[in-house]
Amino acid sequence: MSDTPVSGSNFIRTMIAQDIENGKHGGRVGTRFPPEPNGYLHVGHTKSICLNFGIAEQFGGTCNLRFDDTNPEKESIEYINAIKRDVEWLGFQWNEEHYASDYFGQLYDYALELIDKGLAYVDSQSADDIRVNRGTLTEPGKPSPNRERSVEENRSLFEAMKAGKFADGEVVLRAKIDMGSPQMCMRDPVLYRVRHVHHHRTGDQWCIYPMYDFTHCISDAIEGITHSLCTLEFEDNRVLYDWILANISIPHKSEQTEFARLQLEYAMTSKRKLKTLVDEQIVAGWDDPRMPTVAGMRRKGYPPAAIRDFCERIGVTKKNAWISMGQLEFSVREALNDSAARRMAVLKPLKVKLTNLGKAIEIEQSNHPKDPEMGKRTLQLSDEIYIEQDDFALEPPPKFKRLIEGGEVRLRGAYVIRCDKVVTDNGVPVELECSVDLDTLGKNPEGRKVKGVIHWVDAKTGVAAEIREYGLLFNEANPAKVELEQAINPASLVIYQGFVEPAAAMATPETQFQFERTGYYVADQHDHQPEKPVFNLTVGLRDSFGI
RNA sequence: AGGGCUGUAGCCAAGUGGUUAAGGCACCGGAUUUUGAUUCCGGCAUGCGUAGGUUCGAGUCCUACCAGCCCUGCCA
Repeated sequence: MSDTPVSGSNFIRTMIAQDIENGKHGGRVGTRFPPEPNGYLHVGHTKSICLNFGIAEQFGGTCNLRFDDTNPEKESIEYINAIKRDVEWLGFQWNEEHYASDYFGQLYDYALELIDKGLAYVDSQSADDIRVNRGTLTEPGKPSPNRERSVEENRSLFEAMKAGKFADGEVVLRAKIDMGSPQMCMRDPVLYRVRHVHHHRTGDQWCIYPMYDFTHCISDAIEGITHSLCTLEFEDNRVLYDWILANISIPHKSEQTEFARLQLEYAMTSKRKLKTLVDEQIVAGWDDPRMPTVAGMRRKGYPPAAIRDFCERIGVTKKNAWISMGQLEFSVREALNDSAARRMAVLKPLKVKLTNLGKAIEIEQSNHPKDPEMGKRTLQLSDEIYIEQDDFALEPPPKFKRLIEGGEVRLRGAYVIRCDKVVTDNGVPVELECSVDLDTLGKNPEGRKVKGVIHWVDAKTGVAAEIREYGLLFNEANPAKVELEQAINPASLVIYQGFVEPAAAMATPETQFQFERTGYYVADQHDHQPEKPVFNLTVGLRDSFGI
């Protein structure tokens, strides 16, 4: 693995390459993506998904999908299904599908083993007392009065917990480690709590549920995970992860390595807050195109390849970094520039009469300027068309090279036209009369240069379309810093009633196009129909003029 | 008696004691263009949080300081 591509090099890949070279874990690599099914996947998760699946792929290993479903109060089957759909859509196939809840039996047995070794005890303190006695960051904790219970007593108490003899919160199982540890997670962490709730997979079989710290490391070890990759906030927990695996009789010892989570400007990567946006109907659902969820990005038209490319480009480090939205948009544009067929659409129509065209004509137009394999389609040009309001100006700004009164402009793929007359209503242009230079189809006019090229839609064959322009959902680069209501951009959705050419209208949902000179758009996953087209803005074209 | 981490350009990021500190995004020039897009060419750190030290040689090693993030859920 010495010829690892430089572009994808990061400290984790370097470490794994070394581990393989040293024959660690028998030279095998096993990773896992371990979401909790309590919400939809968001951009932040895509970094972890690409890392875990990418590493397995790169090193000839495997990557499991494992649902960390130890807190039934917040989890549901809806989220499980959504997560699976999103991972597959991103282009990854997991090796094995697991649920932490599948391990509840083994987890219980390992808890018993810790009890038998005198390394765990049942604590009958209240939650408040446990908190107070844990101490603070600068003061050590105080031992629980139940800390020295006998093995036998702990065993029967824990069995009673499992048997439902205790009410929620009445007792917990705690590891017996060190109440004076400077690391808070080592001050006798809770391993099991009592919750008389229905679990989406295990039903009413259990009324005790294991905590993350106890569950995660053991689940990793059971699955033979070699490299357990997680985000920085678990750095402190690593010492506990190692402690648990060292003190139970499990043969495999997984190793945890932490990396910085993705922080994307103008996005929100808190599942709890995203859920609030959905619950309070600030957005139309988890897959609202403004949501930084995988489902939202999909509906907005971001190709999975673009998201993977983005994750590759931003790198993996231990530094808390903020990535600009422009970085993601670059990857989206780059993917779509190659893959999206070109079409024409007018968002803010201005009617233009072509006074000397005569009979409608048909024009062949290639679907992509650089890729002939994408073929051509036929456009009709008749004596009435729509152009973009912004492509005509009564009083043009400097360097304006579109249409002005008495000026000329090229209709994309068609003729050069001259604006002869402007019909205005209260000073705003409502219709143009233009004459066509019939000697300019496929060639430049004689004796003069026409710089501007504008897009158009034929009024006779064009299809009225709803075009949704989704902007930033938040007006704060770090929306988590302020109250949710304050962070919301009230103008995050602008809807245009425009026209698209027939070859755009007839597309199936989720088809991506570049509407020339405007941006990349996608036929809406849910609402698009050929007779009632609905397109969502994916991302605008780079614009160095910026009107 | 606090502990765990992180600082390389506007934003990411490579760099593992040895030419002149990779690359990408953004930005700025210029060429091509029937998309003000794309593409192409060029520019963009005398300096690596700061200050000392070790060394023939330091972004890399040492010391001290500064700044930021995380940890006191029966959440993950």
